[in-house]
Amino acid sequence: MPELPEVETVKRIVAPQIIGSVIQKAKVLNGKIIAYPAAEQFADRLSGQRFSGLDRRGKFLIFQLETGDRLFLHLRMTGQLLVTPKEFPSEKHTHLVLHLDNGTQLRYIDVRRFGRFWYIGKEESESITGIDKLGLEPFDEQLTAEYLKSKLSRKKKPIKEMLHDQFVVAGIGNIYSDEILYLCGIYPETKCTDLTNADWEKLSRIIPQELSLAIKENEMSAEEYLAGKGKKYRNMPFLKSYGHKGMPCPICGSIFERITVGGRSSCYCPKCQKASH
DNA sequence: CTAGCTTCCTGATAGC
DNA sequence: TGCTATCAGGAAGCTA
Repeated sequence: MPELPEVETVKRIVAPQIIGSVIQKAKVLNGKIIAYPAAEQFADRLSGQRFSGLDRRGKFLIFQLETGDRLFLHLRMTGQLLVTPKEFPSEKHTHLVLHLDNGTQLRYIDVRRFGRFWYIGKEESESITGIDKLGLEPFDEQLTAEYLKSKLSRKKKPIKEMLHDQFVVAGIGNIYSDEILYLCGIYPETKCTDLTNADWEKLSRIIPQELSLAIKENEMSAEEYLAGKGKKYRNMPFLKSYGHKGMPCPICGSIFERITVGGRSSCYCPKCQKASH
């Protein structure tokens, strides 16, 4: 559920609250969410480290540590990251707590436990995380119609599915693929081989436009974020198509329909997003 | 190489 | 009211 804009929101809210502080103690409450190394070493290696930065790549968060080591996190479906006061009530499904020297705690909460942490030492390869295989950031100037065509135009799969391919463009999930295709007027099941030059052009323009709009719409203070317990960083009201089955299209008034594409539910406007070819 | 299926998990909701 | 079935969907792993 957190896709690129939501991960960016988490980054922007958490970064100023943790950068410069030292992890006094790392408590792994559920080793399942630690992908690398083993949970015990993970906690040992984190203890005493100072945060020097926080970056995002695709849907990954990358905590930079002063020693050059890095902590990678992928929230997957239901991961939440909170900076809380010491005494803040503990959420169910809290799996990792980092006690910081500024008196706060960095907590990881994840109902479905799909999220994963990796601790990668300075001399170790980040390929353990798979992050090195990611495609372009949506805001990369190399993301052009030509780039998308070169990667996708020979694929027979529906464009909706390919927008989820993190090795082409990193950061798009089911919510924003619906939004992007709606704004482009492209029917989600359209095979990549059937897309026109105009379609690729629109996609290359709308992808960065929609994701940066979403980042803007998601903007909130650290207080608001904590009050919503990190769950409400996804501000649904600005979405135009995702989850709008049975509701009228804001452009033409037709009723949004729902189909399944590649195992993912997809909402689309039957008039604005005609099966074009 | 790819297509298609399953797995991981819990909670919300739909249907009976 | 209370039960069971289905759905939510990111990404990897598996088979054919």
